[in-house]
Order: sequence, then structure tokens, then C-alpha cells
Amino acid sequence: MKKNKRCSSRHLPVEHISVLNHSQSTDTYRDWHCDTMLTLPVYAHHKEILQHIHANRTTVLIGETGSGKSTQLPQFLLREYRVAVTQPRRVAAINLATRVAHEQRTPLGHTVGYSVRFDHRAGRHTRCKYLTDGMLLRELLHDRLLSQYDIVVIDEAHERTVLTDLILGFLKELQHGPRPELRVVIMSATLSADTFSAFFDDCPVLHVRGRRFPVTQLYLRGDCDDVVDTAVRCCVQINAGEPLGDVLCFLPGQEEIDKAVAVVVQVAGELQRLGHPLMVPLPLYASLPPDQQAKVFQPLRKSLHQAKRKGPLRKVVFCTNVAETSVTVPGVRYVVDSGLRKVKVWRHALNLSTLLTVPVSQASAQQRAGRAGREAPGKCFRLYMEADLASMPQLTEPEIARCDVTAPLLLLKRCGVEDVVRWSWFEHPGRESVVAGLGELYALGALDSAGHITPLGERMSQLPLAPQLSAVLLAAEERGCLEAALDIVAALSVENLLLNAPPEKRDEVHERRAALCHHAQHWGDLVMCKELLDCYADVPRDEKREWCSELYVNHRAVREVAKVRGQLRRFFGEDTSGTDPEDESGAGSGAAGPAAHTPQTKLSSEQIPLLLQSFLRGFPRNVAVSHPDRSYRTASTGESVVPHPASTLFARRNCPAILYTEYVYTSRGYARNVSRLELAWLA
DNA sequence: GAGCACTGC
Repeated sequence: MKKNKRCSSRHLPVEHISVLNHSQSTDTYRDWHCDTMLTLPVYAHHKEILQHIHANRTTVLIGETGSGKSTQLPQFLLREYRVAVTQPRRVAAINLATRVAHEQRTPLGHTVGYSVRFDHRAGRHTRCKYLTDGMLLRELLHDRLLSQYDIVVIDEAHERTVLTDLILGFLKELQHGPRPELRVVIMSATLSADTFSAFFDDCPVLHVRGRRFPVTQLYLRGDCDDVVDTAVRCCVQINAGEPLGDVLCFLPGQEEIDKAVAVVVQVAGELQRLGHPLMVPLPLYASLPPDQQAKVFQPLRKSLHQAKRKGPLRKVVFCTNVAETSVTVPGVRYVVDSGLRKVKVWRHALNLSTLLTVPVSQASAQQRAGRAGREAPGKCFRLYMEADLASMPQLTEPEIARCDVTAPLLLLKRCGVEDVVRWSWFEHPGRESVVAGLGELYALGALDSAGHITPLGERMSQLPLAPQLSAVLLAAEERGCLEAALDIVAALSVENLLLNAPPEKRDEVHERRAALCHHAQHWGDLVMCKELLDCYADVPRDEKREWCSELYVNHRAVREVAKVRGQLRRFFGEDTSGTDPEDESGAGSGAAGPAAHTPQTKLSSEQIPLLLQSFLRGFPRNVAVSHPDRSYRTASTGESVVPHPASTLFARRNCPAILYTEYVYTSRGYARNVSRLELAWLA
């Protein structure tokens, strides 16, 4: 087979191979008794696939959903190679390692292991390690040559996370430099194969067909004015005319989802009386409280009241992009796709990001449709015209092209890359973006005027944080308010710590939080974060869950904050303030009483100015000064900015100046995580 | 008066 892109047209034929055929064959894998493995399509071609990997430094493997590539290929490889397999998400890495260890009939952590943040199961005998892409980058910091691996498999490469992109660049540099023998396998979905092949010197592309059911695509005949209205009508139509099976409806954001759920709630009863199945609408998005998210995965009848359990039911899940890659909703036969998503775009020139509703790519539309065919043949109803498909971008714009590259640049500098503009970027973020990022690193003190990494920058690059937050901690250490800063920074680095209460409970929740956080009324959101964590530490263990749910605080996230805090604390030396507020993993710690441990240091009012001045060091450009029209003007560009409605400082606009960790432009410019500043601090 | 999605020694 020639080593060029022509190969990509060659689909290795795949039909399911019976277990019997295989156990009769004489190949070396027949002693593996796991039936599921023997029937997976990748298995049928493992010899050919291995031949390619032997013969080529890099191989792109296109494996459709259900091809078994993520579990099977590493097993073929581990006999000869020490293998690393990267995943974009922690749960995936853990689940895959667990399954493969089981198929290998070895305890997890021996031959097969994993490594993700806060959780490692691997040892000296590990031949195959599943890790998150961020974790492989961390390993790269300590072992520039990745010498513990012979082969690196990048799974889900088509998702193109920033971290995956960076790994691809590093792997290419290694192959062209100190590790010419290093094998690389890129596993991806169909459409992006050629991009990967081109980057790795036109390496061969192999296709393995998966096991999927056919999905019929249907399109609108005309334009759609109102997505929510059209989506709901479509769901009602499916409910009236299609055989039973659940519906998954992709909408751009929370607002649309809440509206759609409300409309379906209104009409479902009436439609049931007309003889249709009862539609049960469920929302699904990331900032939804965990117990509500769980409903999507539970069987319907459990969660309904007695009276509604009679007659056929149909689950209708209204979701954001979460359901495209991160979670799989079982039982889905019908997909309704609005063709829209929300995307955050970083504007380096303005130091802000915008949240835009944009059409999805064709690859993404295909992925969404595929969600209907996982268990049986399905249908996908697209809320746009077939002609619109051609005008949609073929691939989703990779993250690196639209995000802040400060962190990647610091990583490159740390790895000794002098000329970051000319580094082997898998996709170049653009010269302006790189220049802006270097400027930011210089302002943070991570680089000197010659562009070399400073000792401060070295320390920043080791912290598992955005460079801005690392800078805050280093400044806080200097000012003697590290303990308090650790809590706040840990909280900021965790997503969805504070959940959004439904509109009718919003004011109540705001008041409950305000009652607990006295300093926050004056000083703002960062201080509130710390005060809430202090309160949480005082709540008896068996009441913590309820306390969280009353305040719409994400319990899982608070525990994550404790873990991050512990990790950060270790970086700064021995923890002298006592144990982490909630270390439940240590079952051996005898003192199990609710207040038996020393909580983190409580916030004192004298510390607040020092604390906020430390934040000023990490976010020197995120400052706005009070303006007569009750808004604020940014110190850098003079744009108008107001505190986000969720901020404690939204209603009290009497600060001389504010500092914020994020500036997002949606319907207007909103500052998020806002704190009061005194003008004297700005000099 | 409003909140796409992931991730790290």
C-alpha cells in the first residue's frame, strides 16, 4: 500500500465475524475469552492494522462508533509496545482502562492502568496506560522525551481540544528530533482524516467500519423563524406519528431549553387525552443540578406520579452540546437538531470573550444524527433545509483558533521553545493571538522583556491553573494571604460551583446567600466565594448536602474545590492549616465527627484588601472605573461594562472601581466574578 | 436582569 492520501479511499471491508470462526483460527489472540471483543470489527482487521503501524511511524485510524477501536487496538499493541492512550475526558479514560483490564483478565493498575487528575492506577508493570490529554502534557513536562512509551495513541482526535492539538505538535517535534522511532496512532472520525495525515507527512489512513444502525435524515421545507417553536412542533409531530422511542432535541442554550420544556409541559396532557403517548420533557445542560441531570438516565416510570403512569410514555430530552460528546442518553430513537450551538469566542484585542449562537458544522450535525442510531434504526429531524447543509462549515472550528492561548504559550516556553510563532502548531492560533498572549505573560511577570521564561514563570507553569490564577497565588504568598487565596482560586478553577436557581426561587436564593456572606455585600463575588466555603466547612457532615441544595451550591463541585485546594496547597509546601475540609477518601482517619478536623483559615476583614490586591496582580487589565451613568469603563479600552446580574455587586454600583476575572459580551458587556477596588490600589 | 462544552503535578 502506498504511503499517501490515496489510501484514505480504501475502506477495509468489515462484517461481523463470528466467535466460532475466530476460536478455530490459530492466531495468537484466541486465548482471549471475551466474546464481545472477538466480534468487534477492529478485531477482524487487527493483523492489517498492526502491519501498518509496524511499517509507518504514524498511522491515522478512522474508526466509526462501535468499531471497538478504543478498547481493542491498545490490546493488540501492548504485546510489543508500551502504550499511552489519551482521552479528552477523565471518565472516559477511567472507564476504558477498567474495561480493558477486565478483558485482559488482570487487575486494574497492573498491565492496564490509567492516570487522570486526582486519580492514578498504574505501576511498573503497566504496558498500556489510558490518560487524559492534559495528563500526558504534564508527563511531558517532566520527561521531555516521553521515554516510558513506545507508542502514543490519540483517541477522539477530531474533537480537537487545545490540549490534543498541543500534544500533536509535541509528538511531531519528537519524531523529527530525539525520538524518530516513536510510534503515533491518531484515532478520529471520518471527516478530519486528511488534516491529520497531512500534518504527519502524509501518513496512511485506515478505515474501520463500525456497528451502527441506519439513521434517516429529514429536513424542513422552508426557513425556521423560531427554533423553540419549531423544535417543539417537531417533537409533537414525532410523538403523534412515530413508533415509541425517546427523543433527543439539540438546542443552543439553557434559555431555549427551559422555554421548550415549559411549552411541552403545557401541551402534553391535552395531547395524551387525544390518544397520543404522554410526552415527558426533560432538560439537560451542564449547569443543571446533578439530581436533575440524573433523571435523563433513569427509566421514566419511576420518576412520575402514580396518575401519569398509565398509557405509553415518551421521554423528550432537550439538551445542549453536552449530549453530542460527553454523555450518551439511552433509548433515543429520534433526534431533533436545531443545527445551532453556542460558542465562546475570545477577542484578544479587546481582552473579552463573546458568546455567539452559530450554526454547527456538518461533522457535528452528523455526530448529532448518529445519536439516534445507537440501539436501533432511527430518524433525525433537522430544523433547516437540506440546501443549508452545504453552507455549513465542514468541520467545527478548533478551539485553539478562538481561545486565549496564554496557557499554551507558557507551556511551550517552559518546554524550551524559543520561537513560539514558528513552533509546529497543529493549527496556528494566529500571529496576533500569539503576540497578545506573550504580552499577557510579560505583564504577569512570567516572561522577561527578551521573551525568556522567568523564575516566576517557571513556578507558574507548574501550577495546574490558568497563568492568571497562578500569578494571583504567587502574589498572595508574598502578601501573606495565601490560605484565603487558595480557596478562591480553587473555586474559580471549578466549573459550575454556583448553580442557577429557577426564576421563581432566584431572589430567595440570593437572599439566603447574602445572609451568610457579610463581607461580600461590600467587597463582591470573590469574597462571597470564600465566605460560602467557610460556612460549608462549619455545616455538620450529614447536613452538607441539604445545605448545598438550599443555596444552589453544587455539592460535587465543592468537593472538587477541596481536592484542587489540596493539590495547590501541596505545591506551596506542607499543609499547616489542618486537613482538607472534606477528605472522605481517607476512610482510615479515625476522627469522623463533623467538626473533628481543622477547617481552612477563616477570612478576616483585614485580609480582604491584601487578597484583592493579589488578584489585581493576576488580572491587571481586568479593571474598570466607575462612570456617572452607573456603568463602569474598562481601564484599558474604555468599553462600557456592568457587573453580571448574578453578581453580588449587580445592584450596588457604588464602587470606585471594580476588578473582574472574566468579561463576556452577550446582550452587552458583562463582568463576571466582580470585586470592589479602591482607587488607591490602582496606582 | 442572565448562564456553550471540556480539562491539568
